[in-house]
Amino acid sequence: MEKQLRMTHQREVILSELGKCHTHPTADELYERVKKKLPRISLATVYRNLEILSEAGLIRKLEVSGRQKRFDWDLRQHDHIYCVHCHRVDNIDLKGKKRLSLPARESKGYEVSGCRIEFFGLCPGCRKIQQKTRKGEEKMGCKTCGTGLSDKQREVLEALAKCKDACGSKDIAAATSLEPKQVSCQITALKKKGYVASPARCKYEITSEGKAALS
Amino acid sequence: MEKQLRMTHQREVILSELGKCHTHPTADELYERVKKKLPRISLATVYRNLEILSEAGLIRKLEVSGRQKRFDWDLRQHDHIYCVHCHRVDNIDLKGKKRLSLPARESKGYEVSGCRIEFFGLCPGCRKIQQKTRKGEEKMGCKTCGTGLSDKQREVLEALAKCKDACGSKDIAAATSLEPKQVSCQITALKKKGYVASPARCKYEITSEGKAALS
DNA sequence: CTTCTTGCAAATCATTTGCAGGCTT
DNA sequence: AAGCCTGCAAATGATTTGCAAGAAG
Repeated sequence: MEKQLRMTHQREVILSELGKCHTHPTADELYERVKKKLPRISLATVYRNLEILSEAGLIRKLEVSGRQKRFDWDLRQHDHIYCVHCHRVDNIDLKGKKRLSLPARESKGYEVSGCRIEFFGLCPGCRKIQQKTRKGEEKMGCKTCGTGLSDKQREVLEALAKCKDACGSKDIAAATSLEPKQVSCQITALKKKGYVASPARCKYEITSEGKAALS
Repeated sequence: MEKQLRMTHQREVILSELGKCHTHPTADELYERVKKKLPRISLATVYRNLEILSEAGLIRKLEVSGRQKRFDWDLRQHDHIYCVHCHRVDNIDLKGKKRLSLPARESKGYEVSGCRIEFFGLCPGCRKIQQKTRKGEEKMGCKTCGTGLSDKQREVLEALAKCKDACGSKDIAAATSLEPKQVSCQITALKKKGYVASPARCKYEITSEGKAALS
């Protein structure tokens, strides 16, 4: 039933190269390294062996952000930090903190077998690059996510703040530089954020949160 | 500079269908739902709009386990639980617990912008299935991962325990039912676990951890 | 001579892109 | 007309698979 694994030369080299990497390489990063020792090896062999070795428990296949899977020689339970710019992955040690656990009543009926924790942000290298390119530009930060406001959203919201009663998108368009059609997308975003309410079909008014967001 | 978004019919339907889902659908799950309302829509349009809407901050693209990306109408910060069997994703509320933070000195030079927490395990549906298929079978549990021992590993380790001095894989093979080549793979696994040491090339001996693991 | 592996090529899966035509200002 | 959007088909990137041949027991 259980399949007999052979420690072939290819397998040994893949394993030892992975052991030397502290970078959680993707399959083809590892392939490039292994190819230097075994020029005739094929990418498929690398994929196949990474799969087999991780199933045998000799290495670990990581579920991390990004499109490619990554592999880790270190079997111990540990966490990662991911660079959203260059996709590099480093280890993170949460020494002091105790790991989260999930009591059964909060687990939605799941049988929980573990927890992945992944921080993300910009790695040291990418921070430097960003600092250069941002020089002189306005500070980034997402204008549409979370509680922030884009310029157009702010314009719409300000127009609404001036209305006594709920008004339609045409009224808003008239009070701003925007077309009615263009307004509707902004309204949708503002409604999601809770800054705008719709007391009646096609009628909109600013909420108290909306007023707070303007100031 | 900033592109003008229009709230087209397709876009509205995609958004509203996503709002009705509490299942964090993949692009093509959503495509299947949307197609019922707009039979002529194409998968590319769904992908394009999910990308655009998430960039505009109206929805959220999730980085979760599994090969396909998933999308979430709920913009609030929250965590997920992932079924390793059917790939379903549910929300998890970590109410009591305060979220982890990462002090700069532990962040490996990264500029940290956030943290993803993902529990994983078996969802209620898959638990039932597993219980059925496991009935009568031996308890699962990974034999090669972590600190556990497979039958072959145990056999090798027991053979080593009986040796006074370090011995080669041929000696081990002779003392067990295994061939020398087959032994080498088990040795590699045992070395990784710290149960076996190699005081000289091709010579192996059991460690104190190895002895502990046998009992 | 059976079992496990390999390299190569072709297939697959999720996602993205080019393009010609469409709809709205 | 200008700008954004669509459907379709073809391209892409990551990974997997079929297969004939090779190596090992």
